[in-house]
Amino acid sequence: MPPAQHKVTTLQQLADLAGVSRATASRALSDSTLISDKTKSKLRSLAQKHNYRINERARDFRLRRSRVISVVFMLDNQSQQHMSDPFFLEMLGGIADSLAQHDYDLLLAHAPIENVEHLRDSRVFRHADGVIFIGQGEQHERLNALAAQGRPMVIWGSKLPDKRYCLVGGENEHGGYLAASHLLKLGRRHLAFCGRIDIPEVAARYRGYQRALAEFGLAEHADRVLDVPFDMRRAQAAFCGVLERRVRFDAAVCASDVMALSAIATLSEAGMRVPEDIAVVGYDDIGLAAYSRPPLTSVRQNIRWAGRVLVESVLGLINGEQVGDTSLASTLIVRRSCGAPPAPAS
Amino acid sequence: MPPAQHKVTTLQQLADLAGVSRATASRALSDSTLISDKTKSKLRSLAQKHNYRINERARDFRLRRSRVISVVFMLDNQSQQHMSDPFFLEMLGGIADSLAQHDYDLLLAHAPIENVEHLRDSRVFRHADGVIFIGQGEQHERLNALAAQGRPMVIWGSKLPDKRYCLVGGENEHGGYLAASHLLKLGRRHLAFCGRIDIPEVAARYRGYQRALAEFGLAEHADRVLDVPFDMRRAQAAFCGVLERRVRFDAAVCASDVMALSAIATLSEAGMRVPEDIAVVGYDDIGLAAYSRPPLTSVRQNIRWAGRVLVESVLGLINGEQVGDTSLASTLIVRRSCGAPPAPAS
DNA sequence: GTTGTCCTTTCAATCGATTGCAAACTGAAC
DNA sequence: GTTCAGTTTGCAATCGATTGAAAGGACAAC
Repeated sequence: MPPAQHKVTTLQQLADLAGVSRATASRALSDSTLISDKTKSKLRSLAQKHNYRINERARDFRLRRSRVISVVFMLDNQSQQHMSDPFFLEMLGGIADSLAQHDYDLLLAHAPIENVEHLRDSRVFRHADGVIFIGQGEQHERLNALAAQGRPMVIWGSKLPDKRYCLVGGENEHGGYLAASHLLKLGRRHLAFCGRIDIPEVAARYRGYQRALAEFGLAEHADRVLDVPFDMRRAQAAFCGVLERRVRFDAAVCASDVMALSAIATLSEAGMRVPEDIAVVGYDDIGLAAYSRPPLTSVRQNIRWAGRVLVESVLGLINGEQVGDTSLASTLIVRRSCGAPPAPAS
Repeated sequence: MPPAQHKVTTLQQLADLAGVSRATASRALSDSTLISDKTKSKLRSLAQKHNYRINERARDFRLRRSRVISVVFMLDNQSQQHMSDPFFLEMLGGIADSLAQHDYDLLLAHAPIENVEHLRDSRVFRHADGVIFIGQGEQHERLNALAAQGRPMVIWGSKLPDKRYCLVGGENEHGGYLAASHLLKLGRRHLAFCGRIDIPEVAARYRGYQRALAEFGLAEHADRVLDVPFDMRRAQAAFCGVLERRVRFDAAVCASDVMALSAIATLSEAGMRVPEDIAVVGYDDIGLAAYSRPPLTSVRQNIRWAGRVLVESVLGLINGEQVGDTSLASTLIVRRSCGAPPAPAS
């Protein structure tokens, strides 16, 4: 018997080949109990032989689903810039891997979001079964409103009092505390904080930072809080400003590694020694943190695991399950930028 | 008249509301010349009023397209690691922006690819109208085979003699030449090259590097070629190895900034001064390059523009146009890691 | 009143699957 | 040979749109 002259592309063709109806073919391939084993194996081997692959888009259309999850990065309006933060890429990779394991596709939404509500009717929602937001930005209320409409969505961020969406986040308060108290334990007394407090995650880190200061009986110092979004250039500008104003500080806690690296460069450029004059701690422990000069001390979050939890949460919501919030541990990775002793030779 | 009790979600409902057939409604909304202006405006205002949005997935299904482009990162088998290279994120951002402008979605395929041919029947192809590959990896022949099957696909990479796919790439040979000749002009004579020559783009950079050496009448030195994939850890190991073997070199051209930053850290750790003892040049000019200590000299490619060209090329192929290859300029950004004088105060 | 032309609208098939319900078949018991 | 229960398969509607071909309507010319 010659192989099929024309490629078998539809279920109907396969059914004709087997001498059964389309319905039977459909059920056989999806292993329905309605179909006898004999028929099932006949159809399966035919499918194999003719290299038939089901048209998933047609099936998804019929089943009114897409098997697509959108991932939205909440960039602040001005700087799309910080999209280049390696943190995002690690997060994206973790999410992509987990989605692939569940046979879902990842749709990347990267346009800067002025107003999340515009998303409601956008492709981001229409083409996807669920949405993962990375960061809350300053759109907490709007996220609440979106979630209220019942769309499956999960947010990576920090817990806010009146939130009504499903949240996955790091222990930001604890992380901030770890960073600051480490510096304090090393004898630093004039800490600065760099990050935009309007962003909930950063706010939480700042609260941890404050708690550490309080434990050491230190007052905070408005001068030493640098309101900077996640952006290298603006971190640089902020540190230049602080130096110009001759604000006294001997250590800095930064809300991201990218800002910390920028800070280290800026401070060195200005003649400061890091960590001798000014110690710096970052956040995220991106790959490059270990390879900066000096190696960057940082608060690590398990980003790949975070990606997995985000995915499983949103899929849970899609399946109508009750899904609670998740908090992922943060740990301090001590390297020399904060004045720690050099690591033992590796 | 009360607003519609039930939300208008299908074209049929809208047509009923207007008292016309579904066909007329479809044509009216797509501005067909077959429909009178009166009918068009009636339907348009009704659609507006009831907030009807066409179901794009149904339309795409009917039209047998998806308006999705897959982006595949050609990671090498062992290290998914280097997915965290900021270069990728910038590329991804550029592609995402361009696709959004053309009303296409971006599907991210990130699983490591052992064999590109496995992709043929995978969701990467089935769910997308076209594919953009970032890097050729070591799969040139297989990419050729895929392209031969007539799928719209574009590769970011380097031109190979027998390639039959559509290619967009940087001037890698020229970039390698720029990097090496700059170091040579500064008086360095013992250059090393760090990168995996099996990767076509790196090979081209290496050819440029060789050409520069030749122009200065210098022989290449097998000892000083470090075969390292895009990976920080392995770059570190390679430089440690070279130092241990006491290979003499006073400058290094690296195939990526991430590797260069890793090299600088490793060399400093070993007591070398950068750039005094060993000058380093990177590739890509990632954001962090300017903020390393010392600031990293690098070869810049306009990644965002590259993203745009990739998108327009693949969309061109989808529309059946003839699409040629594109080459994007490379320029050297001189900073202090190669021993250049400090930049004027900014 | 016909006929013909032109402009507009509708009919119905189609894309490739899933699934409730009805129909057909099988085999055993009476 | 019926009848009935249980198993297997088929019919046809459905998801929400597009589009070629045919039909309908308006109007002018004869």
